[in-house]
Amino acid sequence: MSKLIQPRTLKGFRDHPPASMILRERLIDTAREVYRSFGFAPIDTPALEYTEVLLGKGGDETDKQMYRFSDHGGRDVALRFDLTIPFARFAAQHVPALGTPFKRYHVGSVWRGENTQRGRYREFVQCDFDTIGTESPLADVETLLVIHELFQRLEVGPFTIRVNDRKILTGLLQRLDLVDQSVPLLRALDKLDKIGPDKVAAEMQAEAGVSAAAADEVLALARLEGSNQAILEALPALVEGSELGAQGVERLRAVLEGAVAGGAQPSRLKLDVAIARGLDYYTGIVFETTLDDLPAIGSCCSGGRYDDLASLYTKERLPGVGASLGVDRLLAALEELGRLEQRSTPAEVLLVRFGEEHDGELLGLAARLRSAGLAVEVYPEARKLGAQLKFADRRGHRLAVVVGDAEWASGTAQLKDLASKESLEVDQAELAAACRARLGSV
RNA sequence: GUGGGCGUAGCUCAGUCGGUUAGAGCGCCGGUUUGUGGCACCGGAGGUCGGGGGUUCGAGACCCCUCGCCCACCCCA
Repeated sequence: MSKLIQPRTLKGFRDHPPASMILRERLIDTAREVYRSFGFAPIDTPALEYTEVLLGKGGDETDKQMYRFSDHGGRDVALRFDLTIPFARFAAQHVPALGTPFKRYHVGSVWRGENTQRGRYREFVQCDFDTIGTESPLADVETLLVIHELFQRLEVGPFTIRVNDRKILTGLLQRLDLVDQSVPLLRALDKLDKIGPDKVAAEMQAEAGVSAAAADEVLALARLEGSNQAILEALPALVEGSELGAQGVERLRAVLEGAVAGGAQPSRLKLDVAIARGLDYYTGIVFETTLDDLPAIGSCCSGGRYDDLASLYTKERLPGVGASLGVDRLLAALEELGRLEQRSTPAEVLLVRFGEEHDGELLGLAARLRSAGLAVEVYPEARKLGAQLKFADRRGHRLAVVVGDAEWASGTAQLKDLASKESLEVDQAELAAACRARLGSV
């Protein structure tokens, strides 16, 4: 006898049983509905790309984290580590035919060879949406509205979209003549509410080589407090003399006001000047969305504006703005918060089976329920009724339909509500409507 | 990639200074109840103690390596 292969999965790669997958699909379905309702159109791209297409735009870190290898033809290839870079390539190839502005959404797995942690995996699903070919603030506003609507619809509890504009940071650095050190400075600033201002200042001096006084000036941002409005009023002084900085402040003001006018709850939008974001391609507005009850797990939906994303692939300028929903991280957060109702079957209704005599009629009944829009499973064996009801309950079916000799004779069915234990006798002709009423009332 | 913590039944975990056939609760299967589930009672299945090597008369326990999970750094969804 040959030795068994140990069933196992790679670190950071996970299986998804039904109870998990049903939730994932529901979340993704909601994202699709919201994106589509704003006019974003679906696209897909290959998981595998030429390495040269993926390299270079995200910075050294992402390059290191890429799954990269030679294919059978000796080509240097890699698995995508996000959906934005492949979209830039896609846009360079197809936008001439598609026209701009172009709005797309894209649901797919991405891969990063980094260490795993709670809410961090090596394979995870993102739901991206982006608008390219326009610099209109309306596109920025819409991006915020989509996130707002999405998190509202997902019923994740209280959340906060933290918003900033990179131009403000750049403007400040211009005024202080520190533009050359912007990458390490912003990286340090981004850690503000994690490690505190003292450590940020220390890191700025160590990593960016700036003076204590300069670090303190950058941290003047962090001392801004109060309402979005109050911060907006204080910002111009900090970026004085920088055209870019002034633009950033005005843009941010317009976008925040626009989002509120567009229906976003003001309390959900928080101007946070410490948000910088690591991916080097952001040039304008940036944002991160966290759950108020579990901010530590990190951002579940982030993005921003980039004004030259496709420049590696085309001479045509393609500015854009978009964001990415991290499905796996959001689910990890919701699970930890115990906010998920798990169910292991998509079928609301289970039809009990007593024996083979009435199989034809039983299947016919199931077919009628399905054509009425219900998801129906027929139990395949003739086990004891109690066992079948127990099965239905454990599996998560909400209704059981019991039809035995007596019911077949009278053309009726017994409809059981598994949760309330109530049971009622209905005409088979009325069964679908009765199921609907029952399910709708829950 | 760096540093720390942890891996015992499907799940949550006991397991004393190293000592004989490795335990509990929950879950699962069966029965009490061959057309009425969640409760109760009775019974049952299920463990290479993550894996490999070493120390020892003897290892779940001690040492080394390895794999995995968790936490921090880094970075990010």
